[in-house]
Amino acid sequence: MTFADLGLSDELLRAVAESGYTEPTPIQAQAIPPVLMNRDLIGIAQTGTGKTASFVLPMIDILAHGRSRARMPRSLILEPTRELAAQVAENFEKYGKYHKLSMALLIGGVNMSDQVAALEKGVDVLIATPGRLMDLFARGKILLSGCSILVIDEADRMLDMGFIPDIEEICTKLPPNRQTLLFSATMPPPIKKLSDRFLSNPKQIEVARPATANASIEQRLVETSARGKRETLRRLLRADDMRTAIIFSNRKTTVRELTDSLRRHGFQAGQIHGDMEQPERLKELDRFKNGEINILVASDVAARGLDIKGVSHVFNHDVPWHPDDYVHRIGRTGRGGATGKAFTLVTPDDAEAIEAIEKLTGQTIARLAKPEPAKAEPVEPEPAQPKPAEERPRRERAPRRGDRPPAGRGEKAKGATPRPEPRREIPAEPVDMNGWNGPIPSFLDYGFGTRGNS
DNA sequence: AAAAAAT
Repeated sequence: MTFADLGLSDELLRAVAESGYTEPTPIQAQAIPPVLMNRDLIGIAQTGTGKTASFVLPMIDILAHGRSRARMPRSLILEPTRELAAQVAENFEKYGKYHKLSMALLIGGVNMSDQVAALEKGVDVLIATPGRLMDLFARGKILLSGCSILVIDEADRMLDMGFIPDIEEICTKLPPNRQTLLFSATMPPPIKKLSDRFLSNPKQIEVARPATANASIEQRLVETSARGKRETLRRLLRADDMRTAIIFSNRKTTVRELTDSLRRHGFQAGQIHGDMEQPERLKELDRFKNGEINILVASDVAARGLDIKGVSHVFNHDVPWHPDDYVHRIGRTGRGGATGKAFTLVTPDDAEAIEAIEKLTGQTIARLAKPEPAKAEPVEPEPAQPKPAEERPRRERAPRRGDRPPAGRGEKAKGATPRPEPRREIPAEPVDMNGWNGPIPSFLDYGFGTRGNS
């Protein structure tokens, strides 16, 4: 099976070949022919399966003929997050290099005037997040009556985010004889209802959920304490095979604090979360993609769909609230047949959440057990550091968002690792690594993060 | 419980 067998045009085949792809993925092989024949489609698949190209490629060929008119886009793609929308736009640019299709990216957080100007000129492909699309529609900047193709991507995520009413409203503004493609990793009842209402005689295709079936991701749970998390994480980050990592955390504040902490420890870390300005979000993502930084600390805004090559590791600083998110998060590694490692820091409080994850994926995740510490202090033995003249009182509780680090002090002053600390901006890394400072071959016999509530 | 998305 080659791309040429799917009925795509020569120009498109050339662009695909130049992108380095030779063989369609299962979803591409199944989806492209019916989409080219203008059929409605339900694709049960996640990103990482080549899903995006499965609609981008045939859309380019379908739209190759015909012309757009002002404010009347010829096709519309809905995405749940701004980054995903931007990523789809990149795909159109990559594969559409031999076509002269016009495109507009309508996302929030950026200036509207460029988007309005593009719409005025007329676009073939509109890629949007629902909020900004509705906004521009309400301002009379868009007419959807000429829109002959609609793609609803990541429908289940849209559902989670409360976008379904918006999607329904948008659907009613498109011509009824349009072609509709709906992609979703799962098919909960509201999504089924949506597709029954807005798709006609859809061809349904399904590909295996990559993360559950993906044997190329090596998963481990790492037992630690709430206080030991950062130190545990730093040790994992220093493994020999660690190249590029995304670290997920459940809270935006934690993302910020953790990024600062890692930077203080000399790591090249950036961050992405929903409280950042959009230009900053895209800039950080770029810095990560081009290798300026090799660690990206992220909220779940980056959990789904982001396709970044060569992410060797995913770390869950926190166990995600929802088990689905675990699958999505670890799916940022092991992409395109590469191998990846996914480490999840677990504390005793996480037992239930882990159980839910294991139930969902149907697999037990190996634990890196926390052995009984022979000696209470696993790392950075106290005598190694000259004792400061006066010692700060140790905090009893874990750090919270309200905590302010004393000026000029490192993260350790915040109470993450309560111990006497050396006076310097960037605290030294532990010298004694308990013999563990490399790849993680056996996952069996090391102990760390044992400080604290054990 | 969190995060995401329009301002």
